[in-house]
This record gives sequence, structure tokens and C-alpha cells, in this order.
Amino acid sequence: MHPDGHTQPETLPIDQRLISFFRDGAKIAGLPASVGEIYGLLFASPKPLTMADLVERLGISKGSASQGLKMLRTLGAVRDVEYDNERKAYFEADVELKKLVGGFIREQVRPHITSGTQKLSELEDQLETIGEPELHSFYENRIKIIKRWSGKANLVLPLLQKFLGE
Amino acid sequence: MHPDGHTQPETLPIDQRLISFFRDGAKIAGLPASVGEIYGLLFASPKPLTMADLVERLGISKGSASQGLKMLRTLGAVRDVEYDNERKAYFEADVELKKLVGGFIREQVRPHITSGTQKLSELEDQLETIGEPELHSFYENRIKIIKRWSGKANLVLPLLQKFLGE
DNA sequence: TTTTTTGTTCAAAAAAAATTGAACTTAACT
DNA sequence: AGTTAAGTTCAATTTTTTTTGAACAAAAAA
Repeated sequence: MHPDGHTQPETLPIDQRLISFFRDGAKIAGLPASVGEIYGLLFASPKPLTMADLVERLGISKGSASQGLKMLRTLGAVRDVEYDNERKAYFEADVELKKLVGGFIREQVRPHITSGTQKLSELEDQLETIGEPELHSFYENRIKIIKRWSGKANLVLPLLQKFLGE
Repeated sequence: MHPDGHTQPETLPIDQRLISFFRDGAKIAGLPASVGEIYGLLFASPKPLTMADLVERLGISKGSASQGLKMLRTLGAVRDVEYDNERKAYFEADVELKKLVGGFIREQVRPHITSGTQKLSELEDQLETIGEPELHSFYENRIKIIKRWSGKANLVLPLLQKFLGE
């Protein structure tokens, strides 16, 4: 036990609102609610928090806290911070929109686009197997449409990132 | 029974690929797989299809087909089409990216942004209840950050739509 | 009007995703 | 060395979401 027991800061109504705000935000982004809550509490905290703080104040399991923090770190939404000389790790929320969106695109969007591109080229292979000219030309056109979409997506993402970087 | 029984078109390997392509796409967008499959089959079909066609060729239930079509229609991704003089309704896929993304933003993104804005103003109310100056200023700053994000989002969406409209 | 076809609705079942918690690893402290 | 605190992992459980299918409604055909 730590010699001079910390006074655990209470979770204010405004903290609850922030937690709920980011819980909803996470769901919208297709992330687990617990991930949103963790980010929310860190966002609402003036001081860095430990994993034990998250478990205690959010009432979630150690497993959820560990996995949630892991995801938030890969997203670049949370960072380790030097604090206290204890052996616990402390975390705080990163609030730069550019970084948050960048991490989301890198981790959650890009991989899907990549696998989509792969599937697209498999589609083009299939096209070769269609002898009937009328059908061939129909599918050829369909594939052209998907390629046009894909081109747009590849333009939009960097544009979006640039825009968010002010 | 229709007098001159239609020959049911077979589902080619390329159709399977397109269905799978859009099944994955739907999941990425947070929509049910069946919705993606329905769109995929319509996208892969040179002729409009009926609900019964979808049930038969995708092996999904009537309920799924009905609900999926309903969602795709509200998204503006599928349209009713005059075809045959039968009493069945025929559908085909809308392939305009602008329209697809527009519908998605209108139905799936905007409502969340609206409720987020609502929650944000509730957050601001809570701010008033904090007497301690140091804490007040901390939360004030946090709310300022969220507002900055929100402003960006409100700029990005129309910009995105404009960009997709060529 | 009665039957048949087409489509919707919604409670129940099935499937998928998130969360838990106990066993385990790692590393600091005595 | 042994003990304790911190954190990870993953199989089992819980929760949420999707899908089904049977009951129902609407409307054209007989």
C-alpha cells in the first residue's frame, strides 16, 4: 500500500456527461463503448490516471481497461506519461483532432481499403472468364464504376487529413 | 403462377464476388451484412429484380429482404423501377457515389451529429455548476476543444459532398 | 366475395461482439 | 531468494445486433 494514501477524486456530473459523450462517439465510430468511456474519463481528468483508476471509476473489469487502453494507444488517442515515481503507468488523453482522425484512418479505414483493393483485382480476374459479349461489357462497366469510387476515396482521405491539420 | 415461367438467371462467380464485396463494404459502414448482399446482387444484375429474386438467390428470409430493401431505399441506394406489367415491385441499384454518400451522411451521420450537439450544450450547462476556479477553467477549455472539433466536422461534411459531386 | 400473390411487422431464435474474471507473466520491492 | 503489485491474455459469459419465420395486411385476380 502506498504510504500517504491518495484521495481519490470524485467523478463529477460533468465527468459523467463527458464519459457518456465519448461513449456515444465511440459507438458511432464503430468502437466498443468501454473504449469511449476510457477516453472520456481521461479527457475529463486534469491529471493523468492509472489503469486502476479507470477500473475503479468506470466500474469496468481489468481486462476491458487493459484492452481498451491498448486500442486507444494504437489509435494514438492516449499517451503514456511520466508522473509520480511509482511503478504504475499513467495515461492522458491526446486531444489533437488531426492525430485522432489520423489514427482512426490508419487503423480502422486503411486496412479495409487495402483489402477492398485486393478484392477488386480478383473481380477483374473473374471478368476474363465471361465469354458472352453483352454480359462482359455489363460487368466491365460495373467494375469501372467501383474503380471510380475507389479513386475518389484515395483522393478524399489525404485531403481530409490535410484539412484537419489546419 | 406466371404463364411463361421466367428462366431464373444463375448467380455467376463474379456475382458472388460482387455480393461479398458489398457485404464487406456494408459491415465497414456499420450496416448489416444482408443489406450489403442485397445491394451487391442488385449491383451485379443487368435487369431489375424483385424481392422474391433476392430471397431466392441470396437465400435470405422474406423479413430480411423487406427490411434490407427498406433501409436501402431510405439511403437512396436502391430505386423502384417500372418493369414488366406484373404486380411485383422491381428494384435496381443506384450507383451514383454522390447519392450513396449523401444518403449515408443524411441517415447515419447527421442524426448522431445533431444529438451530439445537443449533448454538448448540456455539457456547457454543467460547466456553470463548477465553483472552483481552477477546475472551471480546465473544463471550460475541454469544452472549447470539443467545440473546435464540432466546427471542423460541420465544415468537412459539406466539403466532402461537394467534392464527391465532381 | 373468395382466393392468391406480395409485402410488412415483430417476437423469438441465432449470430456476433463486448465484457468479465481467473490464470498467467513481468518486474519491482523486501 | 520470495513476495507483492501491475498488467496481459483468453475462454467463458453477457449483451447487443441481426436474422428468421409466422401472423398479419393490402390489393389484384378469379
